This record gives sequence, structure tokens and C-alpha cells, in this order.
Amino acid sequence: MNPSKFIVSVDSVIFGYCAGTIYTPLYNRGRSKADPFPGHWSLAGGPLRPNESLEDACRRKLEEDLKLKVEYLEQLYTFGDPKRDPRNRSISIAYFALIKLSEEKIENDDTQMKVHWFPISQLPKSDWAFDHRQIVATAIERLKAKVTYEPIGFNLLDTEFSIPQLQNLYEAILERDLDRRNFAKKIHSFDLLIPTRTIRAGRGRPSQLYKFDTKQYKRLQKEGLLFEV
Amino acid sequence: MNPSKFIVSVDSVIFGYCAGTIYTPLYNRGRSKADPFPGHWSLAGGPLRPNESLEDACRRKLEEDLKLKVEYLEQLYTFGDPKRDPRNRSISIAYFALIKLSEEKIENDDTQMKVHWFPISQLPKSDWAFDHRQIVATAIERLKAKVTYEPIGFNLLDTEFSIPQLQNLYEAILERDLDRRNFAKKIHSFDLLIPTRTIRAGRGRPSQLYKFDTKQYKRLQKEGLLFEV
DNA sequence: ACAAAAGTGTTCACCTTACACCCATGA
DNA sequence: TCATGGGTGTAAGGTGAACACTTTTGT
Repeated sequence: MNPSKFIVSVDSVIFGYCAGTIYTPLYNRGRSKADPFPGHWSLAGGPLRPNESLEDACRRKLEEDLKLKVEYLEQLYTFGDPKRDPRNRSISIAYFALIKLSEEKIENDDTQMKVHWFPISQLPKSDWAFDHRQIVATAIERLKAKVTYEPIGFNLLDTEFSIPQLQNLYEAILERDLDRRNFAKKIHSFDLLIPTRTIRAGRGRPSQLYKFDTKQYKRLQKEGLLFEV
Repeated sequence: MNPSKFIVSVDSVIFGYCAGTIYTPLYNRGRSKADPFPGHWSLAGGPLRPNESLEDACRRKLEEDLKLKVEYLEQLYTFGDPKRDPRNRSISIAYFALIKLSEEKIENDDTQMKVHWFPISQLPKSDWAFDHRQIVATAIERLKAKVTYEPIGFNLLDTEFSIPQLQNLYEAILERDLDRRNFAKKIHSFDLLIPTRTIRAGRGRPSQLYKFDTKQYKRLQKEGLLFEV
């Protein structure tokens, strides 16, 4: 008795940060009759190829469809409910991606590719394809949880960033205000930021820029550092 | 262009607790020539059926092969490396299961079914089938991490248990000693144990037995309880 | 009465939290 | 010189770690 075979896809939930808001892109599906969810919102993703790894498939799709360079990619969860695709049984391995996002990206995608970048607090209330709403919800949960105990937030910011910028990012993700002084103290206590000596002018006092010390982090991680915001 | 189809399996890493030790069962594969890993150790698992959910497939396999009633089941990770099965491309969705284990189980399985229950600190050093060693390693990591922030340990104990028994379980999982007084204080602070009035005699003073208050936990969970050992 | 195991209480150090002040720039 | 935003310090409260004593049983 040979085992059954299944359609296997990868789908990615992508998060980008811009001007105080976390965005995620969704495709507006075409209106073709063949589509089980015409005009509905769906994730970036597609069928796995016979000889590529799951992660390679994700990166390929994100590169092909959205011209995105992914900073961080991790497996989220596998969705395999027999009824998730009305046409045929399919398994979707969902991934969770973080990118550095620019304003142009948010706007251009909108017109050219039927892609719309939604603030995660203003996602569509209905018209989701498949179980993609649930996948996005799972990803947002993961983002909120993980950002508090692993330094993944840096992947959403420019290589150089200030402490207040970092704080704004955390506030956007966690959806609550943080105390400036305590936040800075905490971040500095990990000793994972390298001052880049650069100073950038804004309105008030210029802020010190830093870059994240990846090597140092990996070193400390082995010794059991606990990063916790 | 039709999407490719893949063999999809579920594999479960099962944990049971008995007399101060965490055990996990492994199959010793037959010596048939068809087997790519003759005589190697592998997990409980097998191909997914066309119309069953991933979780149902796990429960079915555990019931069929090990006659086990699972107390707790959660998805662990999906392994899909193109080279993980030398015969053909396959995707394995790994699950993580907790059961209530008895001494007879550990011994009987050994003789009858080519199943051997290994203490997780004394797993085979070699002769693992597929990527199952990595899957087990991932599961052990998950167990250690999760037990500290979610009350899953109770699924490994009898319905009625004492605080010292619970502590021994935690010490076995975390592989370090815990202070009796602080542990009891912590556990009681959650207010999730119902004394069953039963008293059990051992050597010294008899200990109070409790059962875990699942309903209360679900209630508190919604209000954002944080269980942390 | 003594050993063994269970149950409870107290102290101290540290970390988190709340909060106030000073500094450097643009307008 | 005033408003705006960035940077640092400090005191109070709560939590976790270390630790000692009492209780109840079997031998």
C-alpha cells in the first residue's frame, strides 16, 4: 500500500515596520472563475518544488513576487486541516518573515501588484482566502511573544538606529507604552549595541545611533544570556 | 502546470515520567532490505491519510502502535529537508505528546513490540533513522522551555499528586535541583491546585494530594495569568 | 527517640517601576 | 529663549534566592 501524496505549499506572513506602524502585505486575488476565493485576501506563498527546502521555497516566493530581501525567517506552524482548501487536500507550512520596509515599498506595491500593505491593527475584517486569517493571527501572536525574549526587532529597523526608534518599534509591536528611561536602561544592560558615533539631527537633541552586535549576541547566547524586554 | 505532490507523515515524540526519570519510546526498525535504516531507532509515526487532520493522524498512530492514550498533544515543527529520506522526498510534521506512564508499560513494550523506552538523558548515541535524532532534540528543548511557562507538567503525573512529586518531575525535566520551600510557595501562589483531602503514607510525614484545576486555569489564562516556574 | 520526609515562615539582595532633572538642538 | 526630543540617575516596592524550624510518620 503506497502512501497518499499531498499538495504542499509554503505561505509567509511578512512583517515590516515604518513610521510607528507594523505592516503586513496581502494579495488581492484575481476574479477568475477558477479561483475558490475570488477577490479575497491571501498570503505570499505557493507550492513547494520537488527539490527545494521549505525555507528556500519561502525565500524564492518572496523574491519572485515581492522583490523582498528577507532579514529574518522562521517556521511558524503547519496548517493541514482537510477542509482548508475547498478544491483539494493541501498542507501549508507557514513561515514568519521580518524585513526592512520603506515608504515607497508600501505605496508602490499597492498600485502595481495587487498587493496591499495593511497595518496589523487594521486588517480586513472579512474576505480572507483559505485559513489565512488564522495564519496571520498566529504570526502576530508569535511576533508579540518572541520580540520580548529574543532580539528579533532589529531586523525591522535600519542597520543604524537610535534607542528611541527602537522603543517606538517595541511600542508598536506590543501595543503599549514603555517608559523611556527604563527601556534605555534595559537595552543598555545587555551590552549588545555598538555606538556608530554618527549623530543624526531631528527636532530636539540629536540621538546616538547604534548597530546591533550580532557576533556578541551569539557569543552571549551560548552562555545563556536572557534577553527580555 | 500542476503542483508537485509529496509524501506527508506525522511523527510523534512522546514523553512519559516514571520514578524520577523522563522517558521517550523509540522503535527499533526491522532488518528488511527495503528499509533505508535497518535496525535504526525511529519515532512513532507514519503517513498521513487523505481525509484525516494532522492531529488525528498522530492520535491514530499512537493508539494503533503503542496503545497509548495521549494527555497532551501539540505540533512541534515540520521537517522537510529534501534529503531527509534517502528514498524519496517526504515532509514530516512532528508532534510533541505527553502521557501518563506506568512501570509495566516501560518493561512490556520492550519485549513485545521492538519498542524501547529511553531515559532522555541516555538516548542512543548513533543509529538514528532519518532526522529523528534532531526531532527528538527539538522536542526536548521544547519540553524544557514550555514546562517553565505553561502548566503542562501535570499531564505527566497521576490525576492526584503531591507537591514533592511535582517538584521531582520538574527537577527531572529541567535537570537541576529546586528549593523545596520556594517551589511550594510558587506553585501555591497560582491557586490552581485543589486538595483532594487524601493522605498517602510513605516513609516520613504523609503528603497532601492535589489535583490540577483545569477550569480555573482556563479562566485565569484569559485574564492573562502568567504561570512561571 | 530518632531518622526521614512534608509543611511553613523570614530575611536579604536584586530587579522592576515610577518618577525628575539636565542636555542639545531648531525655530 | 522656548519648545522639543534625547540622555541619565534615584528612591520605593515587589519578587526570587537562601535559609531554619516544626510536624508527622515508620522503625
